[in-house]
Amino acid sequence: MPRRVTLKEVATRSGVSYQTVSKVINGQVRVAAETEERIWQAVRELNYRPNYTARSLRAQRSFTIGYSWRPSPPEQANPILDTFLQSMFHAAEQRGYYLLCFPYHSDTQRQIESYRELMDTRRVDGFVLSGVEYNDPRVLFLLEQKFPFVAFGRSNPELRFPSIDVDGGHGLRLATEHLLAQGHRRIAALAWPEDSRVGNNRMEGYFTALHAAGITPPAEWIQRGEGRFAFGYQAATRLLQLPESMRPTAMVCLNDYMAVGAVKAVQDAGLMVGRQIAVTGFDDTPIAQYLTPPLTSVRQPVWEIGERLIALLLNILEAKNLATDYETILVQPELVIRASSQTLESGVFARKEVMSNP
Amino acid sequence: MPRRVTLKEVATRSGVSYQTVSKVINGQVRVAAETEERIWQAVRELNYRPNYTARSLRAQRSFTIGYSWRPSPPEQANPILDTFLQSMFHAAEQRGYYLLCFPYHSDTQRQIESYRELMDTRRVDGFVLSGVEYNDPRVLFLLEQKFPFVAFGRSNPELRFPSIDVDGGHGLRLATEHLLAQGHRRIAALAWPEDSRVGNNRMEGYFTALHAAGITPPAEWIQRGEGRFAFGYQAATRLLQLPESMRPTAMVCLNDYMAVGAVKAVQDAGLMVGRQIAVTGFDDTPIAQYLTPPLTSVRQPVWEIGERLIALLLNILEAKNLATDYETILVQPELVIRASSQTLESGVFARKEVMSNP
DNA sequence: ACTGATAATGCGAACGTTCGCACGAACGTT
DNA sequence: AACGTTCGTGCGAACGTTCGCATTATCAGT
Repeated sequence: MPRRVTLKEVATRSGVSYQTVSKVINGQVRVAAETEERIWQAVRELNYRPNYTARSLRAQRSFTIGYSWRPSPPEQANPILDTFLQSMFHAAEQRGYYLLCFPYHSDTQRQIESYRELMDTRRVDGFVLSGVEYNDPRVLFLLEQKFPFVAFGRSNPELRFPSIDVDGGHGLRLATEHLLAQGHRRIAALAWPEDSRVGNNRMEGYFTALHAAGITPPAEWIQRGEGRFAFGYQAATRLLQLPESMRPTAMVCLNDYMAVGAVKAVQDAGLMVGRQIAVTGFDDTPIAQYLTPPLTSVRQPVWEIGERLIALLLNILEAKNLATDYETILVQPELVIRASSQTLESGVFARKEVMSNP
Repeated sequence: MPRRVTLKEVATRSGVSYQTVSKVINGQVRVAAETEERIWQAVRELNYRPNYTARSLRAQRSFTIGYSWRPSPPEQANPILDTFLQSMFHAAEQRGYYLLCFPYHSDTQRQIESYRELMDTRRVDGFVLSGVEYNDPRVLFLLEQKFPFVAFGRSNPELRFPSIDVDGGHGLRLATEHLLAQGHRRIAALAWPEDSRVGNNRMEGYFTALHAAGITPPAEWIQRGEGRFAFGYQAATRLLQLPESMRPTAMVCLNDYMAVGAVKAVQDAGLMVGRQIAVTGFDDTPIAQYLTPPLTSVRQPVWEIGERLIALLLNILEAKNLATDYETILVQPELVIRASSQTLESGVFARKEVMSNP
């Protein structure tokens, strides 16, 4: 363990008081050019860096941001985690901050306790939340405590806090419109339960697009369940058993896992995905492009979201932007079109393109 | 932002000096039962928690561990990241520590600078490294600086430091032996370049297993390249074009992405994976089980590794276990057998099982 | 009744910064 | 020549802990 260098040592070596060294380093005072040079030289020679702990004790700030997230089950990896984290780390580091990551606890009491601990011990200056739901206990707690935070995702409309969210409705609308353009008319949806805020936002785009095309989807087309492979498989199987007249020729799915399950079900039923039945996903899971056929999916601008969340939080912490109205900032996803959503009629099959957001 | 509660306020309220409160809270002194009760009551009423920054300034420790990792490219997610991080967060929190995560910089100078910054400002007490390679600059730097760290992965044999690694050789040996047991004799390998330490460890198992079966693989069977879908596809295509007499009937791959590429190439060549050609992967990427056919793969005990790394580092930091010999701790992976590695001869096709490590 | 141990609590200092104010010297102004 | 200004630097205090030692009160033993 290397020896620690303090202000006092730099001061001794350059022959001034340690307070003067501090001021020179922070550019808070003008001293004789010669003195300044001596100080900087001592700093260089000793390789001095201000002790972060002492600095934050004095400043009453930790220059640290807390972040915790719900882990994905092992058989269903979070496709955006790595990018999201790195984008935040970069944005934070550029402004002298770091992220303190802490474990997720499924028990609500225990979870709030984690946040409280980090707040009360002054270990972090603010939090980033993700996966926000209706009446999210973390949101309610932090609002009540008036502790700074930003969120990836919205909650109840009446809860006002700084947040950024993907316009999931727009994403699903792009997917649905794309299928309509391919000639599909009977388009089903594999969705989450109605208590899912994210799910409801996304479904709006489905309804909007169908409505604009003069189509009213019957209840049977809306399959709701857990967003996993198994549910996708079951739901698609049910859809394929509907009577000919209302059997869908396309399915939009609220995430890629359901889509992969649906693809499998279609194939097991002896049909060809992309020819007889079109399927779209959501998230653009990395491996989705390597499936057979490659999966059409909606991609979120994850890096941008991470960067902007951090910028938003730091602006609040540094009070450059204190009491603005906290509207949710919506960012637009893009549709990545691959073979799973082509049809015989369309002619294109192996073509691959990206339909950008407006 | 809630008001901060300090020792002094607790002291005022319970009528003793603040130093006494500190000692009582830390159990360092015995006081009259009645006084103690008054103090604890004040602590409860004010919801006092010791300021972490002040505590670490005094203790000259940050109770924080630094971790940074090389991000996976967006089209190729890291399958174990989420679990690995959560396992470390949990293990650390239980002992009063947290992880400070910082960005990865591909430029070596810049990267070392990140580590140096966190060390010299005393923001962290130690580091966790992952993805360690031969002559890893981080390892060399931290060893030279004598700064505490533990690593997931080995480096050069002569560099001694506390580390845990998966016995990748054992994993590949399990895969190869499994294929041999299915009746395969011509088994190719999709590997990384020879400067990959992890790759070389894994390949040892391949050679060991083949050698034990009296087989000497010709050079053509060993395909080396980047561990990605595209390379897997190309390499498998080349292998299938070998003359009949030496054309492999099975391929072990050093990761799942290459395996998925190989599967695709085999299918595009009009052959059936699991019937005419067997393929195995490595990492047990979540979506691997949903592929057609589901992929046989080698699974690492990620949670255990994360927990043990943190325990190892904290023991070193708390000097319970200072100067032991730093042997690399090897943990055993397991082979998850699915349909991609069955053959016609074997009869079993849809069976799914886990072959545990010894 | 005096000594010496033990128990209960207080006090000062220190960890390494940053910040506000004070102080002396040099200088120009009246 | 006396007086304000400006410049360059030093000093003391504070952030909230913990730690060692000092101090007082309590009590048993001679």
